[in-house]
Amino acid sequence: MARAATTSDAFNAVAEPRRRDILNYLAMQERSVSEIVDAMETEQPSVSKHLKVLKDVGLVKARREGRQMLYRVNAVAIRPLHEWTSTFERLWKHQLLRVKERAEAKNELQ
Amino acid sequence: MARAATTSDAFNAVAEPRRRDILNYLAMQERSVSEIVDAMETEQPSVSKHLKVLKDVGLVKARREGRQMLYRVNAVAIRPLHEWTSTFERLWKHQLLRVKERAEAKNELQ
DNA sequence: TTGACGTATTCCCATATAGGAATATATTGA
DNA sequence: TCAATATATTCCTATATGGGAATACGTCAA
Repeated sequence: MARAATTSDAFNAVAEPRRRDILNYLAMQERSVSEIVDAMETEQPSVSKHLKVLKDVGLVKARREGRQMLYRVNAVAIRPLHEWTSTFERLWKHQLLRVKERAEAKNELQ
Repeated sequence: MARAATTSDAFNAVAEPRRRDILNYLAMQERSVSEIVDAMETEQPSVSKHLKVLKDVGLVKARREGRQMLYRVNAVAIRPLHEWTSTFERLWKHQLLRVKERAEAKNELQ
């Protein structure tokens, strides 16, 4: 078996750095493909392919306006990722607290 | 160019569902490889390979105890994912609010 | 030292990219 | 209808899987 398709879910889709770049850019506001191409350092076909992956997993929505296609983030699709990472929040806070405690204990010895 | 290596960063590492399963399981407590194998429905070599990927990107730490290797989550490595998703939180809250408003407006018409 | 247990690694293969190049499709204005 | 603009798709290739099977490695008990 090979690796899961990039379109299998949002986790796979955002694994690609350029797709995260696109989402970051669209977080500001809706943009046309050519605006995205100008903002990224990527060829237009490549951007269109990334947009297709993002659209397939529901991370972006698109609408046509004349000759242009305007893409926007569908933020609720990012929520599952946020919630999954949140289940570890307690753990890293605990971890960071212990680091801090060790640092303070070390200071008191001086 | 092919897809980025699963070991290139935490985003790529957690794209694989089985690796998220392993992290979820380890969130409870430190576990040996055979405990993980029993908990998952996966062959031992497969689990070991997933653990290697997780270890390479720093998502887990391991220590030997006799013949066993005990793995635990390194939660701080998940934090960057949490922070990236957080940048979209404002957007999906706004989105959900509008959904709610539309539903209420619809109710008032009845 | 040897055998057994627990884990890691290697080899194999089917599969899915991501980017580059070329081309197709859709829409508009003249 | 035709040319120009904006985007999408197809074809190609090098590369990196994930799982199965087999095997190697590390540690302990006798």
